[in-house]
Amino acid sequence: MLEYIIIGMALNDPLTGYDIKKYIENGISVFYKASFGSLYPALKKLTEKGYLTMTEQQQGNRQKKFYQATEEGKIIFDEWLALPVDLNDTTESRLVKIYFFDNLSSETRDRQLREYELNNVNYLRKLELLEKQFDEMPNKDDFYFKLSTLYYGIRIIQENIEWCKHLQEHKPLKDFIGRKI
Amino acid sequence: MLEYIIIGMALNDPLTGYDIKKYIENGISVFYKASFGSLYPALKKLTEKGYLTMTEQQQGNRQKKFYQATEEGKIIFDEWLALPVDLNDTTESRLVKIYFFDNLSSETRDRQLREYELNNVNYLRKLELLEKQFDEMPNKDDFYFKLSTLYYGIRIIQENIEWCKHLQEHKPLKDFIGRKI
DNA sequence: GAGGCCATGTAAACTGTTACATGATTTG
DNA sequence: CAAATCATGTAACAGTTTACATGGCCTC
Repeated sequence: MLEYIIIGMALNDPLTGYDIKKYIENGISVFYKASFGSLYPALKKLTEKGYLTMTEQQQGNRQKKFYQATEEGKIIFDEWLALPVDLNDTTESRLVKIYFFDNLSSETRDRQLREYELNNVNYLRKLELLEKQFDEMPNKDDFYFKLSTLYYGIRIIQENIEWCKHLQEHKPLKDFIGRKI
Repeated sequence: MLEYIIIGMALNDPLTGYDIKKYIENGISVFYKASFGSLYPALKKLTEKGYLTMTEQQQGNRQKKFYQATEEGKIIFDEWLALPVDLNDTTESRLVKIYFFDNLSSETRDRQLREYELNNVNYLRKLELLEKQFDEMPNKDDFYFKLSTLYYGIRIIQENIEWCKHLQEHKPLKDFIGRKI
């Protein structure tokens, strides 16, 4: 995950590891946190693999390393981006991919969103089936909180579907929040 | 995380590793997946630490190992359960903890839910501030999808708050879903 | 000149996955 | 009797965090 995030951040301008950390913090810190301990080794690895170029630059008494995505880096980034958003991944890693959807062609993006919506609809059906099973049980109150996580899940999947529709129609984002009754 | 889940599952009846896997699948597979490769070593480790007891039993030609939480195991499980639900954790691991909330005393549970709600409210304020900043920028359409993740986040936090209120009032779970306009 | 930010990195530990390996029991 | 499920485990690898270590630059 982190490797793709790094390439995605260094797609255009050459950036230092420290810059990339900043970009991650300002852009996706809500759902993804990167530590230097994982960032710097990843930069080294990606450069060795040929997905990033590194150019050193002296600034005063300080040696900085600037990284930028190579053509190959862009290719594997695009491949990753075009891979379906997997409902088995955590909410957070799914959001990471959608964060980069501006980079996608509108055709691929629409395909992705349609597929994600469909997967959510199918998953919702599965959860609703589960709900029906539990609903028939007696002494439901003994596991009210256990059950509550299922209902939370259903609610979130419903939200996902609404969100997908919203994004496909390119509706104003403000309309997605604050529509409480 | 897995260690607490295991203890939480083996709180009452003695269970085999295989049983625990089943419990995890039937109860929390929606947001947590455990593999045997992590489960069995964890059982061994927890037994060594004294949080589980293991009793072997011959059944036909098969040697089964039954695990059950010790008093010490129950204590550290309760400690973990009483620790605040951390918004920095993934959605999924937060749900794991709430799944076990039936085990909590109603006082601790209410404290937990109140605190979680408050943290969500504060977090919502932070995100709304962020939203305001981005809203003032020109060419917002160039990062429509980047921004969409922020709006998704706000929406989910709003849902979290609704959910917390719902659970505190012990309202019927069915009322939490299907309240679309 | 002290404190905070800029900048790069390493080492140990932790947590987990995937694939492999083995064999018993049950059910169609 | 074959296939599915029950049952337990190991080994290699992957990805990450936390803590440590070092030093330059900037601003009050």
